[in-house]
Amino acid sequence: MSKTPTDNTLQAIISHAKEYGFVFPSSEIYDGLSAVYDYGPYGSQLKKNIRDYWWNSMTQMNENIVGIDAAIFMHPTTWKASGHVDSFSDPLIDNKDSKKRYRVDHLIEGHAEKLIEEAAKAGDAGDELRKRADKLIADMDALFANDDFAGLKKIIEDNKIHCSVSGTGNWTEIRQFNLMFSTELGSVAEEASTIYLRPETAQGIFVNFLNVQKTARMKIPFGIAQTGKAFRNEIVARQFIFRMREFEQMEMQFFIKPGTQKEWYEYWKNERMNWHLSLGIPAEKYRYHDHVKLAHYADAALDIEYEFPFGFKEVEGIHSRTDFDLSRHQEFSKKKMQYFDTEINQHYIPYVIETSVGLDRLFLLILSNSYEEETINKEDGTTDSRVVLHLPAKIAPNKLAILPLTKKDGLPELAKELMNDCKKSFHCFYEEKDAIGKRYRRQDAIGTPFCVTIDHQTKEDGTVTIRHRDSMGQERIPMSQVKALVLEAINK
RNA sequence: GCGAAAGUAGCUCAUUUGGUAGAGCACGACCUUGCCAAGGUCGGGGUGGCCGGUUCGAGCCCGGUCUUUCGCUCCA
Repeated sequence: MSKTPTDNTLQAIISHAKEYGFVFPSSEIYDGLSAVYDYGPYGSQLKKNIRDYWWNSMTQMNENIVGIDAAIFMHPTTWKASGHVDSFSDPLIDNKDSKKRYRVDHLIEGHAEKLIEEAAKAGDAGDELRKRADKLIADMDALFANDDFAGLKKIIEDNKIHCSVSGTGNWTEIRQFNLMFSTELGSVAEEASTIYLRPETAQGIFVNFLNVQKTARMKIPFGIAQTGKAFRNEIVARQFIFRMREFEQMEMQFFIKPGTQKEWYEYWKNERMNWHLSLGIPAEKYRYHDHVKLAHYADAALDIEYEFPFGFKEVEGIHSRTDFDLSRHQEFSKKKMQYFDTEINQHYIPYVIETSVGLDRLFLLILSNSYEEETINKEDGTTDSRVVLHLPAKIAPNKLAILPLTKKDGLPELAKELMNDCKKSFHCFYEEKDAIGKRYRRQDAIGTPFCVTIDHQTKEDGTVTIRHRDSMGQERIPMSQVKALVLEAINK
């Protein structure tokens, strides 16, 4: 079986990420752990730079957005209020013949809808069918409330609900997949002490809404930003670091006056896309995907999708969450989650627009977009190749490589002088081993935007050669101007 | 979770019917060199993913298992 080009691209990126210290399989000496990955020296730095760029674009560039860092552990009631305990654990059933998997509630509801359709055709005689459909739904809800899986399976069998693909009623047992990881707080494993690893970071923002609003003296509209780990026990976690069980989110919840959600939804939709484009990613690699079927908390939702080597996939979600979360926390905690608006002299529970990016997905996006196996036509007519990461200068792990042409004649001393000056301002890399061309290629492979070569002429007139990663072009500039040139490129 | 393919050195891969593993690149030392993956010498690195079976003998055959990729499914 031949591989498609896209297979090769993702494979090449995975190999490159491992070989150059960006991403390793977790616990690799023990054969790895499914869908868990570790970030290496350059990977962790790149990830941090992406996170910092996002954080600054939120909290530094907007006077009305502040940050928090909430704990991963939260009071168990948080997840009852958010709806995660109920809707994050869907019982599933498989058809043994077609191998298709269904959510049990979808399967039974689908059958009920079919009964109602038949009832409509049958006219007056359809009353019986309508009653059956209603009873079916009522029975299902009752069984769900008691977690009675055996009873649910009996419903499926009694009603002769069949798989739409195989047409058979040959079902497996119903199984529950709880997508939240749980553990015990305290040394005694009692029911009451069960807590969850957060499946999203957003709730840490909602429960702190009043703390933040009061202490930072925020006035609506304002936002709270947070980055941090979240955990989901995905049934299927795949495609490298795209879907992991432990992942990092960068979320900003923007609190607004009820009734203004449409305009703020549009505002953040554009704002966030512009942010992505500011990383130099071509616009045609992005698209919006509007949600038709909305989550329980949203009145509008869309994904920003990027064309990965394996197709268009979600990178960021923008949700109009209404006052669902704050209302639910008010209900469950019995604490008022209201804001007093001095402009209209009224209390209200704010509405929320959420922007939520997967940091690991963004990392993969940037790696995919930057990775190039380039063929170079040399002056003598022969061709050469290089692997280069066209990382934006502002997020590249190394900003500048300082390379003395030889390791003698006092060139290393001059190079280290420059190194000591520049490393206070940004990440530099120093190397005197191997031929200069080889050192250039190594820096290309990890995406270093600039290389500076110290040669014999430097000793005479204080100039150096600066080499640009993408064009491979070189120019001669005074050594004293190197730092300013790199800083300008980073801050652009 | 189902189906398909794969797993040999850090990376990319050889080893064609079973006979105790090689190359290129990478890595370390030294010599020569000095502006786009230079040359030479020497060296380190693999219980062939793991476990078991068949066999006098298994990287190769068989079973199981783990991991990865692809398709389906799932992704509030």
